[in-house]
Amino acid sequence: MPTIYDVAREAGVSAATVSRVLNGATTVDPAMVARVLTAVRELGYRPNAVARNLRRSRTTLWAVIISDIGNPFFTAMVRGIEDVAQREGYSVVLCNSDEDPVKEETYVAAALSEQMAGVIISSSGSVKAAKTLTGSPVPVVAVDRELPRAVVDTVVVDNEAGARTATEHLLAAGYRRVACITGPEGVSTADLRLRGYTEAMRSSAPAEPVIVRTDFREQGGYDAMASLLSSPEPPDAVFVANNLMTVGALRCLAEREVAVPGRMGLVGFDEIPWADLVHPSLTTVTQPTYELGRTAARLLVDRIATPAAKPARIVLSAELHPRRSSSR
Amino acid sequence: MPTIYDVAREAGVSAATVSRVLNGATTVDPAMVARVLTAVRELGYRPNAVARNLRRSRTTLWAVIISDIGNPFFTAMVRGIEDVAQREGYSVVLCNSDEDPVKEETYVAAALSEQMAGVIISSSGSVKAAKTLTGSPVPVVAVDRELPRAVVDTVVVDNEAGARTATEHLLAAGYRRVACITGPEGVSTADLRLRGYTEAMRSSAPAEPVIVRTDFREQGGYDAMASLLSSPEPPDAVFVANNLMTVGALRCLAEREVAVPGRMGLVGFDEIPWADLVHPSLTTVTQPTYELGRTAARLLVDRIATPAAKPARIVLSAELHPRRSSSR
DNA sequence: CTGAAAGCGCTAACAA
DNA sequence: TTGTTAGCGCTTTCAG
Repeated sequence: MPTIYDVAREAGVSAATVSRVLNGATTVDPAMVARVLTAVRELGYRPNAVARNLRRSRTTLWAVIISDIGNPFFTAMVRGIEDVAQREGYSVVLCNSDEDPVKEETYVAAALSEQMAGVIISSSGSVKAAKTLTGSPVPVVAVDRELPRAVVDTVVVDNEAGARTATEHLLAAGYRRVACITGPEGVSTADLRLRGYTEAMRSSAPAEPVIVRTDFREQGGYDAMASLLSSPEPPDAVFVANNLMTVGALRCLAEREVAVPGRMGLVGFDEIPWADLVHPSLTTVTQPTYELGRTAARLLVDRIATPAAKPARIVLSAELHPRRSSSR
Repeated sequence: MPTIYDVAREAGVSAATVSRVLNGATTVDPAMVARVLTAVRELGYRPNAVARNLRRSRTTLWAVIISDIGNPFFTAMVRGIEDVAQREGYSVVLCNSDEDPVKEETYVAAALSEQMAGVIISSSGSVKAAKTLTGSPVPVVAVDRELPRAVVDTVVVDNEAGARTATEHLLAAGYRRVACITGPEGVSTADLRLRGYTEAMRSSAPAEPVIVRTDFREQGGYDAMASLLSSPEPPDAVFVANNLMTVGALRCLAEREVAVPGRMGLVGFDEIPWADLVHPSLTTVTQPTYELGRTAARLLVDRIATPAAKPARIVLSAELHPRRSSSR
């Protein structure tokens, strides 16, 4: 691979001039610019970004740490991040922590080592990872999930309100024994959606809350629904706190031929791809997913520009989309 | 941020010794190892990977260039890649070209500039990007889609056979006017799946092939199906060459209340998440998606180890999963 | 087993 | 406007 010195020699100028040309300095003689560009083309020169990053002591990479790359919610969010990143000249390194705090810590360490320009994280709950981030000078934005015990730029949806609305919707439809399947303790979305459910139940429900905690995966939702069905007094409706678990729950009901919405009402949080094409179509609490990502990215851009600014906190709203699965 | 010299001073040793300790050299006095590790902890030292990469003139990053991060097929494949990468000590930089050759070229250029250790690419068809890659010393593996006009390590499924099987399946079920919706010209999966369809039609079909080309997106499938439906003699079945387009086609049929499989049979290539839960359940040609990624990653590991080896070509097989949408 | 010193490729003061 | 020079932080010979 040719270096900047090879180009300089070929063009008969100094390395500094080549650097200037390549970085768009306006203070270069047009004749030299032409010579340099010719040399670059002839040698097939490609600047070494590693060297540049070291010299400038900054990179143009963002680490985006999400907890499940297989979840369309996260990929949609990443698209929002990417679009902003690209426009601002950054590249996105996507890190999939797989809901594993240890993997999350590893990725955080790598992001710092690699001198990433910023980190956008949807925490899988590791306090250690959060501490490492806040203890470093790297700009951080929490998205979708709060960063545990940390005050950083944050963009989330109003999980509590969304969950409350979903639960009230089921109660209003005439369901009485409404249960909740939610995610792991310590993950803010799991906890807040559970809280929204509990509030709705406390204030107006004819039955006690029934709660099952599991992971945020499809299999988790399946298992949770199975255990609810085998309980002495099964619920007649379930609010499920994320998309993949909702699909798992639906699959469980389909296999056991439990009529939805007849014998069991179902509402899920998060949009589900082709929720309208599954049978029955799924009532969901939809988030502005792409917007979530875009907003987070913008906060990161701002944070990089003004590191000392007061951390922002943006709450977007979630919206109920009633479909068949909850209409008694 | 403390540097290796700060640690050296704190521990009363040289920077070289710190480096040795941190890189696991066995030729260091245990007493010094202890002093160094203490100093590292006290200062919260974190090695600067950019400097290390420059010095070693290599990185531990892989660029994985895919054409649609919103397509669950690709994310499943990426998981396979990631799992191998992580085990081998690499991190994955996911690049989403969005089926845009220009974006693809940009990412390829970035991967080379950043001195990535390797590239795994599912080409969106850019010959220029392919040329740039093969003209550089970076190890490259093509996955899912061939790299145009290039001989590199490749892992694909048998697209032609899969498409032929799918088409024959529709014909055997009694459909007669079978059409095909496929992707952009120049993308190997689009072209090969089309060829498989055409072969099946030529050899045994009672009607002429009908072909619609569009992009590989959901909307493309929707539009293609709409145009087929409005033609003078609409088909009675369609083979759709990828998952998202299949969903789009199904949505179009659902909106227009065309009975599937009664008035229209449907088979899609690629697995579709919860294909069994949509209505009607979708017949698909399923690929070993995760395996595809894992295999590609292994090829890359081998290629990095022995750059001069003869390029490998691995063809996995795709399998028909008959469900409701094709059963007349 | 340890340290001194060179240099990876680039950019940014500073001189000219 | 251009060139010279000094590092960015690390690893790796080469001496000792």
